[in-house]
Amino acid sequence: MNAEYAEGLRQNLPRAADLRSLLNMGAATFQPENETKASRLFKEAMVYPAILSLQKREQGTEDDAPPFPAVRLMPRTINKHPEDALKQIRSVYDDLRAGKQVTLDELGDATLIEAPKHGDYSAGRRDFTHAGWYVMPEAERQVFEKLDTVGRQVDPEVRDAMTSAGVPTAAEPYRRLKTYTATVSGGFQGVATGLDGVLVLRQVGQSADGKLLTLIPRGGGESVTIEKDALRPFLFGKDVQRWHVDWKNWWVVFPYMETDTGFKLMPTEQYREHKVEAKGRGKGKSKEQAEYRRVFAGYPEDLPNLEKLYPHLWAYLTTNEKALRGRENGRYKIGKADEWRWYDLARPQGLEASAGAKLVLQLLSSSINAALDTKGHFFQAGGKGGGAYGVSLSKTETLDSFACLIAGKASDFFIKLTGTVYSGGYYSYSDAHIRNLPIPQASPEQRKRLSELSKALTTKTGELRETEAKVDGFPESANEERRAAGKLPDLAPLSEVARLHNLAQNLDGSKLEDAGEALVGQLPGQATLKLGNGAITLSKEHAELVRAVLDVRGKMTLVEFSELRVPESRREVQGYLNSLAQWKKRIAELGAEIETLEGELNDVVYDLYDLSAEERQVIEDFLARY
DNA sequence: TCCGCACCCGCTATCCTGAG
DNA sequence: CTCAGGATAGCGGGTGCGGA
Repeated sequence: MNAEYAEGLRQNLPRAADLRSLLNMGAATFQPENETKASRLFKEAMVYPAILSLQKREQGTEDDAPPFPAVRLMPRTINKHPEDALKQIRSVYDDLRAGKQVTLDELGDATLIEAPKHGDYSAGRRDFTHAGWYVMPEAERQVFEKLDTVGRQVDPEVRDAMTSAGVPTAAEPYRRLKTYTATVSGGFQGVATGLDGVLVLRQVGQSADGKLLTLIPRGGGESVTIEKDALRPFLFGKDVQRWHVDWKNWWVVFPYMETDTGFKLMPTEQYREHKVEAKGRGKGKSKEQAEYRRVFAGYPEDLPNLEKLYPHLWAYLTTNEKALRGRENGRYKIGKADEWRWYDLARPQGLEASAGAKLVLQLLSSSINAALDTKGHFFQAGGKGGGAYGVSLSKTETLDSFACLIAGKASDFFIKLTGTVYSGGYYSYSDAHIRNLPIPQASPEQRKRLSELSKALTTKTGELRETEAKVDGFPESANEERRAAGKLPDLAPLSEVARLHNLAQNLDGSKLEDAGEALVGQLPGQATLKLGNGAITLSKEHAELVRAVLDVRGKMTLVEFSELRVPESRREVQGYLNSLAQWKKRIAELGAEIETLEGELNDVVYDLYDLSAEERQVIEDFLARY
């Protein structure tokens, strides 16, 4: 139980009732032998399923609540009928109450929790915290405590800085992530447009000078032209990978001007002098007495209007004016208070933080996917499917070392113990779950090493993704490479260099086999490949290429397959196959290098928390299961 | 006013199944 | 082997509301 909104429930339940048992089902699903698909116990409940058994407390009962059994299921598919699993859990409850040793094997972990005494949490303080009720075995508890102890310390450096700057300290600067961020909390949400179909677009081309982009709106329709300066690159959650931002040419409309005090909405001719009723002082007065303020007051007089600076964007916006004014239940319709900002993003949040150097995290993921972003990508967050979150630091020079701290296994352990798991074993890496990450003190040497590691991991992962894309795009990627070098050989569609007999409409590469014996009509130096009931006859070199393509792609349609453009010359084909082999070799090398770097990263971070070899093993074992 | 949380709705790619 | 149609998982879109 760790959702923010359940805090009151957690506070009051132990006062009103004795806790009998707690089953944290997490994201476990059930698939008995005779079922073809896994299902959740509560089909409609995507999140937070837990079964809490309580007994109403008699009036006047003393503080003598007994300890109670708690079970934590792994976020996995359990090969049992839910009833059988529950039966097993009930027997484990009995064993725990009887003080026996228990094991749940593939179901998860079981533990006996000391019950809180009602009125205060003195008896169960370890388990019943402000942030949540945490169910964990003793070994994990000790490691967790060690990490959390760091977060309960105050950072004297930050406190001194705050005092000398005269900042009123509402809260002590504990060594937690939120202390070191430039935003109010730990992570920050990105913008919400209110209408992605219009305000988010995919680039399909650009002008010669690169100042105008050709784009297709996310909602579909004809392509449009918009000034590049009036757009910002846009990410979706799945584009944020570990150490890599895989931006897919998406842009978001950005009608803002940068000023000393941050980004401001650009004015338009129509609303430049527009006035709205001032809130606060004028409230409750009659229409005549009400006070008004100019919405674009304080803007420099020589600041051009939006339509003048970005005529292409303006044309696009006015085409969609009706839809844009209708966003958020007509909040921008003429006559409403917000009518003057109908072309604004519905939630222009965190603009400065998004534009600057930051970390981006995939919001919903089975382990931490964090990447450094210095290119000012904007992103969206929210919804159960994911999105991205940003972390912007007060000291941007520490971004590299924070990236390692956040991406390390120690953080994942902390987040998974205190956070929320969704169906499919996806954990939430939203602000609520990362802002309290303990941030240990690091020496300048350690910080330098972490910084080097994050830079190396970013570079290597970038190269890995690039090389993987080449392999996935073979043979077009090889064509592309040779075209760039000015050495493009003569190409022909595969249907011309090979004879295709009786192939199915959809090809399954995994079913490819050698025909073995030469077929009737086959020439010397040729090979025949069998695929289902069909066959492909071609040169031995081209056969190798076909084998490689089908191996990489797995499944493809007959049309795609026969239209693949490949070199006519056998010697060139051999060159293509050599390129592919080199790329694959490089992928293996990079994978190994990244693994080594990740290992070192974890070691440095474990050192910062002063964890012993056994304690590190506890974390590794936990992460292998959860 | 800005920021953050949580919720509910909906689209679509993919899997699965069974008939033709 | 093909293909239509249903089911499901995956992924967002959009927004009410409350606190700082």
